[in-house]
Formats: sequence, C-alpha cells, structure tokens
Amino acid sequence: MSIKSETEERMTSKVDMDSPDEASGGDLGESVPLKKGPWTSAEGVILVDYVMTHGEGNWNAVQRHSGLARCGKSCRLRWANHLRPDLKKGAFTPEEEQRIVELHAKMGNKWARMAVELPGRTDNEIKNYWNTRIKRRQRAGLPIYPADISFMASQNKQNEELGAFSSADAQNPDVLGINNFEIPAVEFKKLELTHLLYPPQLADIPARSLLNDPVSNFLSQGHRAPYSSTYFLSTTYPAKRIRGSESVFSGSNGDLLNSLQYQNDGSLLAQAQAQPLDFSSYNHNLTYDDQRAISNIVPGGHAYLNGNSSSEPTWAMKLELPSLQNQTENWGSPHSALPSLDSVDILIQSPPAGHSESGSLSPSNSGLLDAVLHESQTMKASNDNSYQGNETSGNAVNNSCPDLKGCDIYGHPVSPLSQFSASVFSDYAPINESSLHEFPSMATMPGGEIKQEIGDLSPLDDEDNTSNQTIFSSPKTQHANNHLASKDPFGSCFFDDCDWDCKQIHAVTTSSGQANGHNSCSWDAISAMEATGRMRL
DNA sequence: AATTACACCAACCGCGGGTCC
DNA sequence: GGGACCCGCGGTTGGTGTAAT
Repeated sequence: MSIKSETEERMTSKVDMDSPDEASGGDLGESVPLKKGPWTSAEGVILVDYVMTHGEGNWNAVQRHSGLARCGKSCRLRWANHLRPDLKKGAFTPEEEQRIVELHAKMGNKWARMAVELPGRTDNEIKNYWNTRIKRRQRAGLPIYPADISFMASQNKQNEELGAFSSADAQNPDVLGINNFEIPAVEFKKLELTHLLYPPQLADIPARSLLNDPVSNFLSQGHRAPYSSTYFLSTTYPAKRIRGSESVFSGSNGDLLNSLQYQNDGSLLAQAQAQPLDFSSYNHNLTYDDQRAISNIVPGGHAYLNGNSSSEPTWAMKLELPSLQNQTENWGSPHSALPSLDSVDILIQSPPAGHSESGSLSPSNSGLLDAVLHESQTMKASNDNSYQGNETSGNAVNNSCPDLKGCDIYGHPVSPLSQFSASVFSDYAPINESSLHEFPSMATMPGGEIKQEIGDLSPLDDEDNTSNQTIFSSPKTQHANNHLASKDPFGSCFFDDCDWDCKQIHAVTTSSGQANGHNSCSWDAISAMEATGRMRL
C-alpha cells in the first residue's frame, strides 16, 4: 500500500519552479518556490483541510493561508479531480461509457459539461477516457461513434455548422436556470423514431470493460455513488465564492453538515462543495481488493448523503447563469469549433433546407432573446423526451430522412438512448447519400450489421440509488462508513502511506470542526480497516 | 527475460471569460 | 474603460503499469 506513496515521494522530490503563468498571479509574491508534479498525500491533507476551513475558491490564497507550496491552479485541479468528496472513482461503468459517447456526440469536446452529466466524474477523467477511446478505435479502424450515435453526432455537427444552438445547452436546464419556464415543446419529438431504428447499442466498450473487470462489475452492480445530476454541480458550474469574502462558511465546519440542502428524495441539492466533509468517495488509490473489502464492510457508503436537512446553506452562494461562451460559439460562427473528431467522424452534409420548418425560433437569425427562447424550447422538448416515460410523438416521422419514412414509431418502448437521441436531434435531420455510405445501412441496423460491442446490460437506475445510500446511521458507524467507503479522500493516506501519520490526519480533520461526528477521520474507521487487513497501523 | 506498444492517469499549460477595483 | 486578478476549460505532455511480442 505504501509503495505508491513512496514512489510518489521520490517522484515529487524534484521540485520545479512554478510556471510564469501562476507566478504572475499576484498573490504569490512571496517567492516561495512552488512545487510541481504529483501531489503527495500530505499535500492533499493540507489542501483538504484548507478547503474544509475556507471552502472552495480563492485558490491562490491556499498557498498564503496553508503554506502549501502549490499554485492555486494546481490546488483547484487537485481538489476537483481527486480530493473532492463527491468523486466517483474507478472504471467507468458501461452505462457511463455509453453516456460519454452520447454526450460527446452532442457536445463535442465539452468535457466539463459532459462531467456535469456524469455525476462523480471529472472532466479530466472523461477527457482521458475519450482520448484513449479515440486512439483505440482509430487503430482498429472503427468509427468513433457507433452508427446510431454517429448519426446523432453528425446532426449535432450540422447544427453547429448552421449556427444553431448547441443542443447541449438545451440539455442542461439546471445550467440555464430557466427550467421553470413554460415554453411549448415544439421540436425533437419526431426524431424519436431513432429508437426504432437503432436499438440501444452500447458504444464501444474498452476491452477492460468487456473483460470481467471487477471494478466495473462492482460498480455496475449498483454500487454507485448516490448522486444525481440534479444536484451534482461539480466544479464546472460551482457556486462561486463571492469575491472578497474570506470564507464562504459562516460557522464552524460542523455547520457545513447542517447546511446541506436536500431535495425531497434525499438527494443533495446544494453543490458538492457544500459537503466538503464527506470523504466517502475517495478510493482513488485503492486496489480492487481494497475496494472489495471495503464494499463488504460498507456497501454503498455515502451514508450521510441521505441525511435530511432543510436548512439553507450558510455559505455565501452566488447563483449565476452559465457563461454564454459556448452559446455564442454556436450562434455566431458558422465555422465554430467542431468536435475534434472531424477527420474521422462520419459527417452528414445536409442542406440547411427545412431548418426552420418547425417554426421554432432559430438563433441563427435572431438575437439573444430569441436564442434564449429557442434554447428554452429545446430544453423543454428534451426534458419531455428524456429518459422518463415513453411519451411518443404524434408527428414523429422525419420527412427529411427518406430512409426513415414510414417507420412506425408509435407504441414502441423508448430506450433511454433513443430518448436521448430524440432530444438532441433538431427538427432538421436530413441525411444524404454520403453519410449513408458511411453508415451501415439503416435498414439493416437493427438486425445486426452493427457490431454489438457489449452484451446485456443491467442499466442502473439512477433514481434508485437511494437504496445504497444510508447504510449506517449511528455516528459511530457512520464514521466507518464515511471513511471506509470506497471513496475516501483520506484513503490515500490510509492506504498509501499510513506511515505518514494517521494521527495527523485525525488531528487535521477533527480540528476542523466536525464536532458532530460526521466525517471525522475516526479511529473507529482506522480500526475497522485494520480488522480487514487492508490497512496497517 | 527483455523489449515494445499501448492504456491509463495525473498534472501542466495556455487561453479566455468574468469580476473587481 | 482598462488593468489586475481569479477561475475554469480544453489541449497536451509525461510517467507508470501492463499486455503483447
């Protein structure tokens, strides 16, 4: 267990100077040489302690306040990608992998936004996964997207080329914060026919997932973090600290636990940063054996996520609309950045004719307000089509797609993928011969020309995660739960370099105000780990 | 056993947007 | 209005582990 940390220490013994970029940040004028390279567990603990005390944000102040010789950017990255308590580590599940493919098809390389759709996953993880996947598929001579999703992707590309809205934005009402608007859904439904033509095939699944990957299996068997995208805001759209406020926390860290906001279903409504004391999601450095052992002890973990508190967050939260950066990219430039897969992706070059035939507002020829309205419509439509229910459309035949004419789309079960596909398709979905050339014949798709890359799935019900949430309720067992769960930010300390100083960790965590017993780095937990043989003291 | 190729991961870098002063 | 600062995103690089040869 400690091998990695020792290696890590050796690696990080080489200390580089900070980049000019960060050095120009202003607050770092103390000329303290900033360290680069891999983080040590000790640094991680310092950072965790800092965040627990001061909250997220103001990263450049970390060095100032904690003495951590890391630039703010590095701190933010470390926190966001590794130390954040809501991270879901381990291999992507097949469902997640498919979701990534879908998301990429509609969003392109918008990793952060994809991460919002994949609770517990970071943009970096997704990006790494995708890049690896691309390489693998290119080497294998496979298209980047499976046929069904490829079609979707091409549509998305087409939309972009037409200066249309990014459907990605429309897919994210939380981001827009206007999901309460009553705007008639006027689009997309006709495209539900896709689910008839393309049974939900898994996108390509890496070899490790096709194998009997214990981690994947573990995760796919329902051991998932009980997060839903409704509350998982990730670091992509965090509620920022109000500039100038020294701390976002009004009280002790104990208050933090009470300041979490939950929805009726028990899911956490407030931002992930509101729960900096839940370290139950850190299994980054655990081996599978570790995870298995832990899962045997504490199935599910995340005990206190299922808590119930209606109190308002006490930290300063600034609600903000999303940046229009992406929208404007899509609206303004007909040559806006395309998914980076252009060279290999299958593209559909279709005429813009019929673009506006739905009667929906088109941002391509209107101003911001129209754009917002358009997006609202899109959003509403996508909401109507997304995942729940088998609502079908009365006007679902896409006349612009000859191959799809006449498809009876009524009364068929709607797969999540298809629902998704429908939601991301716009009303213009023409397809030309070149694209059909590239695709396997649509007529043959359902039958099996498409390589079925993975067998039966057991789709996980994100809505049903609550069953895994509360396992232990007593404070004492909750200690163990929080820290023995497979995602424990202190796991790296426990498992990597326990020799470092568990007592120090304990001191750090308990001194940070977790008086209510939640999330403190309990010796109960350590003892429990010791009992499993997964930890040495 | 040694070498190579690949997969995976963590971290850095540059850039641009937003906010504050 | 403009500069400074902060933050986040996407691209890229480099290290490590592992399977294949």
